[in-house]
Amino acid sequence: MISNTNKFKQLAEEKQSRIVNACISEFAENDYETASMNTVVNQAGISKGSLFNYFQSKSILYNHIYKLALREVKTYLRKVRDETAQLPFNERLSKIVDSGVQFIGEHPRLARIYFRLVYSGDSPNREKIVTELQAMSEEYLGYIIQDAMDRNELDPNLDKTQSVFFLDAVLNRFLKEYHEVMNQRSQDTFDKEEWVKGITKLFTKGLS
Amino acid sequence: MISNTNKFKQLAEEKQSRIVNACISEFAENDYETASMNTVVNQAGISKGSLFNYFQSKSILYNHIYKLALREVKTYLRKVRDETAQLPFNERLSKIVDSGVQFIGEHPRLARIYFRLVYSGDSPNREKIVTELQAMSEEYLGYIIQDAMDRNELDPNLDKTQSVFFLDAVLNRFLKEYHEVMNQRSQDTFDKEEWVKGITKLFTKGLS
DNA sequence: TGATAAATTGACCACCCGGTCAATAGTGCT
DNA sequence: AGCACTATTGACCGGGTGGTCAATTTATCA
Repeated sequence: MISNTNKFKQLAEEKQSRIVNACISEFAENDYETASMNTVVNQAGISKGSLFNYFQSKSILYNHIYKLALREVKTYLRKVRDETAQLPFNERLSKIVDSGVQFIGEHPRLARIYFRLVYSGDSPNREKIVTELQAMSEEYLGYIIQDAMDRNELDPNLDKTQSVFFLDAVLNRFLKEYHEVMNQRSQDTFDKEEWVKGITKLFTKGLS
Repeated sequence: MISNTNKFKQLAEEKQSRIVNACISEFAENDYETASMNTVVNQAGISKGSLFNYFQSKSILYNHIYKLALREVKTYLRKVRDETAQLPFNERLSKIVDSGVQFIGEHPRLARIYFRLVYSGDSPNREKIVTELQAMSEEYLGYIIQDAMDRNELDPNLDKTQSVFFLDAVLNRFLKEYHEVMNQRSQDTFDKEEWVKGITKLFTKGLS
C-alpha cells in the first residue's frame, strides 16, 4: 500500500509542525467525532483544501497523530526498561511509574489523546488500536514480570496474563488520575512518592 | 427547583418505557455528542416535538437516563454489601465481583453507559458526575476495607485512600474488560472464577 | 519575461444536528 | 354537536460537519 502522507512529509518542517501541533491540540481537547477539521485549519493557519490534500480524510489524519503519540510513548518505555535492567522489581516498578509521570508532564496533550483512546472514544479502528496497545502492554509488562519471576522476586507460579492485567490496570488508572490532577487541581496535596510506594507494596505484598 | 420531567412522568407507562428504552440504546451505542435525538424519536415512535416537550434539552434527557442507571447500580451494590456482611474479606470481594458480572449480564446497555461515562465521554456535568461516582466508590469500598481491617483480615495500618483506589481500579477495569468480552468475543475462553481468585489473591497476598 | 506546472485557497456541497412552534389531532365537558 | 383545552406532530431554523474543486497564487525553468 502506498503511503498517502507523502505530500505532507514534503512540506517545510515549520509548516508540518504547525499542522501537527494544531491537530494534537484539537484531538486532545475533543473526542474524535467532536474534533473539528475547521478548527485545525484555522489553528494551523492553512486552508481546508490544503489539509485534505495532505491527508485524504479525518480518520487518516487521526491515525497519523495517533501513531506519532504511540512512537513517543514507546520511546519512554524502552528507555526506562533498559535503564532499570539490573534493578529489583519494586525499584523497577517505581521507575516505570516515574517515567509515566514524566511523560505526562512533558507531553500532556499526547497523554490526553492516549487516555481518550484507551478509555473510550469512537476513534476509527479503535478496536484494532486497542488490541495493538494491549499486546504492547502484555509484552512490556510481561517481560518485567517474567524477569522478576526468574529472580524469585515474584511467585514463579503466577498466572502471568492476570498479573500483567492487574499491573496494567493499576498503572494506567494511576497515571490517568495523575494526569487529571495535573491538568486542573492543586498538585500540592498529591504525594507522588507515597503512591509509588503504595503501588509497589500492593504488588509485592498485597494489603494484608 | 421544579422537576421538569413531570410531563414525562404523567405519560402512560408503556410510552415511557418505549422512550426510555430508545434513549438507553442510543446513549449506550454512542457518546453523548454523537447520540442523536432524531434516532431516539424514530426508535421510540414519537415525534421530535414530543420528546422536547417531555425533556427540555438533550442534556436534561441524558441526566434522566444516567440517574436511572445509577439507581440500578446502587441497588446491586447495596444488595451484595448487605448479603455478605458476615463473610471474610476474600469471599466478600468475590461476591462483589460476581454482582458486577451479574449486573453486566442483566443490564449490558446500562453498563455501557456507565463505562462510557467514567472512562471518558463528554457528557454534560461530567466532572460533577465523576466526582459523585468517586465519592460513592470511596464510601462503598472504604466501608468494605475498613470492615476487613477491623477484623484484622487486612493490615490495620493501610492507607485507606490508596487501598480503595487500587481496588476500584482493578475491579472497574476487570468489569470493563468482561463487559467487552461479553459483547463481542468468544466467552468460552474466559474463566471468570480464575479471575476472581486472582483478584482476591492480589489484594490479600500480592504477587510474591 | 512568459509559459507551464504545482501548491494553495475558500466558497460551496449535501447532510446532520439540537431545538422551535404554528398547525393539527385528540379528549372531555356541556 | 360544539366548544375549549391539551397533546402531538413534523416542517423548519440556524449552525456546524467532513469533504470537494474551480479558480487563483506561487514556484520552476527556458
